[in-house]
Amino acid sequence: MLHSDLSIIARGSETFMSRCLGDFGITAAEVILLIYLYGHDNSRQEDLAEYFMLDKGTIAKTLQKLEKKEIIERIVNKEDQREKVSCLTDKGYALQDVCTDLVRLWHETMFQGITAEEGKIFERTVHKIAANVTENLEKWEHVYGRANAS
Amino acid sequence: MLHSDLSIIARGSETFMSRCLGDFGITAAEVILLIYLYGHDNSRQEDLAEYFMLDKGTIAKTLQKLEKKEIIERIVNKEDQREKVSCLTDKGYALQDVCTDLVRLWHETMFQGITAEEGKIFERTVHKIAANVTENLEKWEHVYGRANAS
DNA sequence: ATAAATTAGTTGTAAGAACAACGGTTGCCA
DNA sequence: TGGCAACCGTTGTTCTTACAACTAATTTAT
Repeated sequence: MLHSDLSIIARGSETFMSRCLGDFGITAAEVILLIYLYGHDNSRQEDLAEYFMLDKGTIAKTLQKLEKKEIIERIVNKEDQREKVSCLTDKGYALQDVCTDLVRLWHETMFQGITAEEGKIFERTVHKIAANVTENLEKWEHVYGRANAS
Repeated sequence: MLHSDLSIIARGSETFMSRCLGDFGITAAEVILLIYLYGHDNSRQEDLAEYFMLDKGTIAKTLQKLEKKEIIERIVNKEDQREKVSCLTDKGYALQDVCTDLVRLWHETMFQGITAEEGKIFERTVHKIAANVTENLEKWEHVYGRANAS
């Protein structure tokens, strides 16, 4: 069944990260943001939330944990004091090799016995579907709002 | 990025179900088990856990909630008193049309602008990847066990 | 220029899930 | 037959997340 397969893959990724990271003092949710920051240092929380389609509260809490562990710093933007940007510390950069290695290992795990061609098509389709889901999220919000108003 | 796309789809499905089901008194996690039971009434909890690759404790708690709502009954197997099978009640069957409709709607949402051919290939690849993940879960457990033992 | 609306981030609450320790059954086997 | 291992389900804890209500800062409109 499609739903359970997708769910198994998504949860499997979390379990994989969680088990492999046990010794490094960071969790699965944290490492996902961390890896993004390696390519997009100084991101705003709102932008992180939009990229991952995660609730902004969820982003806030995960970044707080990374800050407490001194893996990132969060700095208020002087030009717009509503904003905070997250910056990697030396301790954060020290984890980069471990994190990218884990991502590589996870991809190898997923794509065992799958041709490069098949993988390419898969990634493209996944991206299209994620876009469909993202667009429609707003429609469900409207449904939800109406149900609440009545 | 592949990881975030898969995560967006999986979480999107949960959000979709949750928002649409608000009025029916059942939650996203519950409806997934419910739909499976329509095709596999009288399932053992262990079998549900294996099918969905969910922790048996998670299955136990979700079934308890469905039982409390009188959507299923859980009956101890007289031949093996360790086992409980979950059976749909009339109230459970009354929700079948709503549930299957929601699944259809979700599939339509995901596959907008995606050809039948592309969808078939996608589902096949997702299934292969889920199988890869499932197989490798055991390996990570061993890694985990060794790390703990040392 | 001030009031209203929008935007960014925070926090409390609740659902979903993994993990680990536990208790009762059953099966095995010595 | 008696003990031990394997199996099935339960429960407490923790992590991840969505949602909603909130504060503070900025922008827009009158």
